Amino acid sequence: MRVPDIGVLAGQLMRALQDELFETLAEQGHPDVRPRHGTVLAFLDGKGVRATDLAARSGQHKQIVGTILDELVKLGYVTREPDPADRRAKLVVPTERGIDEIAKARAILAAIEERHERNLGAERYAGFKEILHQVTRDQRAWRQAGAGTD
Amino acid sequence: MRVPDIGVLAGQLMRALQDELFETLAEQGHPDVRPRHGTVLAFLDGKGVRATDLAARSGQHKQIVGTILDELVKLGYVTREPDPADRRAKLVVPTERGIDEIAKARAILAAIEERHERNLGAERYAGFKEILHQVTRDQRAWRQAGAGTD
DNA sequence: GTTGACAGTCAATGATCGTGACTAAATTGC
DNA sequence: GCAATTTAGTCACGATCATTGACTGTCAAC
Repeated sequence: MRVPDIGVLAGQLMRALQDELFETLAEQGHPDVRPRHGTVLAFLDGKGVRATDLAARSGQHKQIVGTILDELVKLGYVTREPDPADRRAKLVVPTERGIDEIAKARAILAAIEERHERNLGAERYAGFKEILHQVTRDQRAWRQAGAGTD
Repeated sequence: MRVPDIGVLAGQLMRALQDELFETLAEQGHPDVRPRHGTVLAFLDGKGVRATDLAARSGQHKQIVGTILDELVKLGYVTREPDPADRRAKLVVPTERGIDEIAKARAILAAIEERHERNLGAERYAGFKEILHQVTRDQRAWRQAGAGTD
């Protein structure tokens, strides 16, 4: 078969990573988190983050983040605390369970990356990840760069 | 912000590539093809391919491929011809319009990759893509490799 | 205190994916 | 030939995910 293009590769890779992450997470006591939850949980910290920040960081619409947070609250992963600095806003704070999930998810991802490091050599993998980061940044900049030409 | 993990990067990259590809495609006369159509169109050839083959190659379930083909037929991108070798099967053959779409999509992707080549240097980009291919293959092999450990 | 901007929510729709059951044709074995 | 099994494709259903527009309450600037 012809070598797949970068888009197909990125899609297949993401899908395969998701499969391993959420299946392993389920085995480790978090069977009810789904991929979309991860896009929000990944950006939490102990101090609390505003929902709008989460939307901006994850690149999702704030409506989606809202429903994701509803589910996470229901599942006991986060709570919504009032923001003392702004009565409109609410701070999203992870619970014990949420903190556990975040830690486990990071550990699983780290283990996956370690596996690829072993397969490729630490140096090659580090170089790969750096370029992946850069290509992603460049590609995401496309819209700002040349999209006005419509 | 912390360096994103490989999963977040893969997802962001895929999404950004998709945005550019389908927006450009829309400008070039194909406003009604959506990402899921691409996963099937990418695997067509002039001689005709059976739907089951498309499902296997694209990694999608045959039911999904079926509905995608329904849409593509309706949009005038492919036709279903009877397979002379097997009366159960139907060969999916691209129309003129389908061939045009495939060519344009490949050209757009090639242009994107060329842009990244220019940014990174041809050699680094080639190395990157090769490793991306390998990592994707390894990651997709995870299920077969160690999934029985449940 | 009125105006405009922002945080978050409600509501509705469309797009996408996954599973099980089904029909028809090919293949195998007798 | 003819029954049993496999394979190609479809039908039907439900779950998940993303996009859009409108709305309430609060902040900030004047």
